Amino acid sequence: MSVYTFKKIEEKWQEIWEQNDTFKAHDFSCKPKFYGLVEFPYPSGVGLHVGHVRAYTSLEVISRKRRLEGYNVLFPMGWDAFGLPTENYAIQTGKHPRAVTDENIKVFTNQLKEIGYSFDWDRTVDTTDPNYYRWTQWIFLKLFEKGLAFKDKTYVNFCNECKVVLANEESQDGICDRCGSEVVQMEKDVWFLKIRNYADKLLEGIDTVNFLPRIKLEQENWIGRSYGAHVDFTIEDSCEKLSVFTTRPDTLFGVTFMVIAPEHPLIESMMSRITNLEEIKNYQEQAKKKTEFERVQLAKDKTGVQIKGIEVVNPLNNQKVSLWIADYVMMGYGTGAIMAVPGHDTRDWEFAKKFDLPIVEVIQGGNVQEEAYTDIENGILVNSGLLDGLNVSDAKDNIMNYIEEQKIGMRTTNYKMKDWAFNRQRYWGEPIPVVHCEKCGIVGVNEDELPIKLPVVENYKPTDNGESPLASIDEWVNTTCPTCGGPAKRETDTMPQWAGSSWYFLRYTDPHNMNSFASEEHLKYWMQVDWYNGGMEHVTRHLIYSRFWHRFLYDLGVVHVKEPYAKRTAQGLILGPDGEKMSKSRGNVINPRDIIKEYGADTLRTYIMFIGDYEKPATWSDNGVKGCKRFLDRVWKLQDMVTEGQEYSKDNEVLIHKTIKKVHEDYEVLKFNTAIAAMMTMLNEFNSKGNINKAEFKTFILLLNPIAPHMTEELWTIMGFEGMLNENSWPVYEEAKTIESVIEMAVQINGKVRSKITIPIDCSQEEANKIAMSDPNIISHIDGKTIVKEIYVPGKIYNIVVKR
RNA sequence: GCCGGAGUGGCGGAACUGGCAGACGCACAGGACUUAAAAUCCUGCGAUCCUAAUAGAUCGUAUCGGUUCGAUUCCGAUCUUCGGCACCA
Repeated sequence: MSVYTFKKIEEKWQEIWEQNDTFKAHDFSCKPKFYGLVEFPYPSGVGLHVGHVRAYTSLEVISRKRRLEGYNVLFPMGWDAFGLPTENYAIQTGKHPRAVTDENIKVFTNQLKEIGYSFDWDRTVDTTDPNYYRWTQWIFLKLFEKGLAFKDKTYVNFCNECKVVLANEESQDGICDRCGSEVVQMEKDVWFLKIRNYADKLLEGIDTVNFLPRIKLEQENWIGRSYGAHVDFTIEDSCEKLSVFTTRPDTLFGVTFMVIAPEHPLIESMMSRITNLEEIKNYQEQAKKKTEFERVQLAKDKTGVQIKGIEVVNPLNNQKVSLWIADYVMMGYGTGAIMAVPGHDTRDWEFAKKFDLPIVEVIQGGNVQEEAYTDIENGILVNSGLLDGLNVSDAKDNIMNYIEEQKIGMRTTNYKMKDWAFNRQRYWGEPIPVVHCEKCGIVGVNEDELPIKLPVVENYKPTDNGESPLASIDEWVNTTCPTCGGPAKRETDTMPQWAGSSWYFLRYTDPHNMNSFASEEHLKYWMQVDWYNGGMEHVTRHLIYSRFWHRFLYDLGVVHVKEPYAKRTAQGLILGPDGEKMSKSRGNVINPRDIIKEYGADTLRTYIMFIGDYEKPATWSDNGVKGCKRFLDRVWKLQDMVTEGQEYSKDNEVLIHKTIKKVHEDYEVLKFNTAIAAMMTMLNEFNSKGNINKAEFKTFILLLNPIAPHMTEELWTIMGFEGMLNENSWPVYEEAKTIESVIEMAVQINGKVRSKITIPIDCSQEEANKIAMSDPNIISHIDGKTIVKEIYVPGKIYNIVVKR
């Protein structure tokens, strides 16, 4: 009896696979292609964690299965290596970020290889490689040429700790996503990408692909499209207009005041007419000082100030209403101004109550003095002139036609999603490839100048004023304008971390191309990504950003499909043994290396796939790992029981076909836990029957191979099966042979199981009845009662309904 | 507040399309092997009642109610919990 020496076996097969190029993807092979993609990691100093293993093993299993099924598989890996942690670490230790990155990549590579992943290592990409970021910059230039990249002065979220401007989605709750410190508002000239221009395309695209429903939903909510109207209110004694966005134009007759955001330009332009300017300025100051967190989270209590000296006219009924400034209206959404309908909007209602403003009912159904009546289904319009008597949806339609006829407004679509703040004021990122010329303004560099390389410098510490450290490197900054040849300065902002990851999946198709980001032939052969797996946390950022870039490239005509990913799934988090999120400070981090050392990579892989529902969070259990090791030990021992046999034995036939079916189907829907359970059941059956032949064992190890590849390859060799396991094909089942010919059926009396009978699968009701009626327990339950009804579902249940 | 998901043994979790709830694993208990322990193997393992034991009975999938011959599964209400969004006009 041989011993399962996992370490030796794993090293042996990893070497064989590498030497044989076993997992190389073949461009233009005539086999059907499968492109499986997992999110490339940020190679941090702490190395791989078990979360990575869960994220990668799913498509690893699918990829290995696909190869056995005869596919030409592209399953690549790479490094999303620009970013702050590396840079911060470099600053701390005095090492160059390049050196730190290279070291980390080495560590990650070794760790991933130790697990035995079947990546094609010849296609690795590194976002910090100039040959890679050259094309990141190229795509940026295209965006810039098409007017989709622009620089604008706005208030931005600035993190004092990281010294960077944060995108909206990186500073939720007013807290820096990266370091957890508070975010302050700073006025800065920053780069934006007009992702809003793609909002509709991103929404439409999502219906053409197979994303998990919750992923789809989150993206839809994030984009937040809403249909409504712009309505122009006039300002009394002025030719200026105050434009508002509303989704409820049907309530126009209920407007009793107007509110603008503290930053609204109207204050500036109407300054001379405002009689309480000082009060307004004070309020603006206060609003500015508030962090986003205070403004949104704490101050649910409405504040505001009336702008005296200005009145606004409702274009529908010519009524004059007061104008207010309040921070519950955001400059960043719609027009930064609203028409307040306190009768039918909760926020406006609260504001009206607080400042004692009139509340008018225009939709019947509630009591607007008590609370805002926001129902849009049953209400009937009142006090609304031409709309009286209509229901809400008819009223909406009517009034929108009316305001468009009268040219006082128009139908409009609005989005919650903001343009993408696309910049970092740090060293370790892709330089934005434009120059600032006094004569020509902002000019993109010539394509043949790419890549604009990061200068090799000693000092790349961030500055406090939000300027990039690149700004102080004169010899790098000073250049000439590509248009006029005059003196110009380079842009010193770098790109955010999300840039490189927005197109990496395209580079994998043709990673060494020096003439384009990937050749047309390669793209046509490999794209779309057939299956993309990654974390839920990337749904509203990476996933949206990369879809945006890809769609842009499609519009440019350089990629041929609209959507990059045909299918997207997501794994659940792995929690520490204490049920809490793993973190250094909690000391509950499980290092995959330790598991590999003690139990082997195959056990690690098996356990992580067995731990629970793939899409839900799972708590780590050391005992669970041991259980999986035991399972593999028992599989290993099975070899001693194997007898000759070219075909499945009659005894095991149904079991095998049933298990093939179960495993085959469960792998495809990421139900690895039940697939493994089915294999455990099969193993238990073999053991209790005490017999398994070669044909059966062959099938068994083929099924297990995607999960535990090293051990199964070794067993294949030991058994003397032909060639190597990876050169063989996936087992098939026959549907007819997955069904037992004799089954045990429950017999119920009034829906309660009273007995079980053993009958042939195609047993008729009469025969079943005969057998059931000879059962003493059934007889005793029927005794003295009349049978009212009998339900017989062949193969499932036999229920007898009785009455006294 | 809004939008989604989830509540099943001591634990992780299974259960087709409404058809035997608890597969599989862990933990635990008993036994075998051992000088002993570990490892391994075998047996048991939702609760309560009844029985010498077998057999059997009642309850049981967050709570309450409904539909049905039959409900973890469908419907209504409630509670808890996790995730996302959040003064989005």
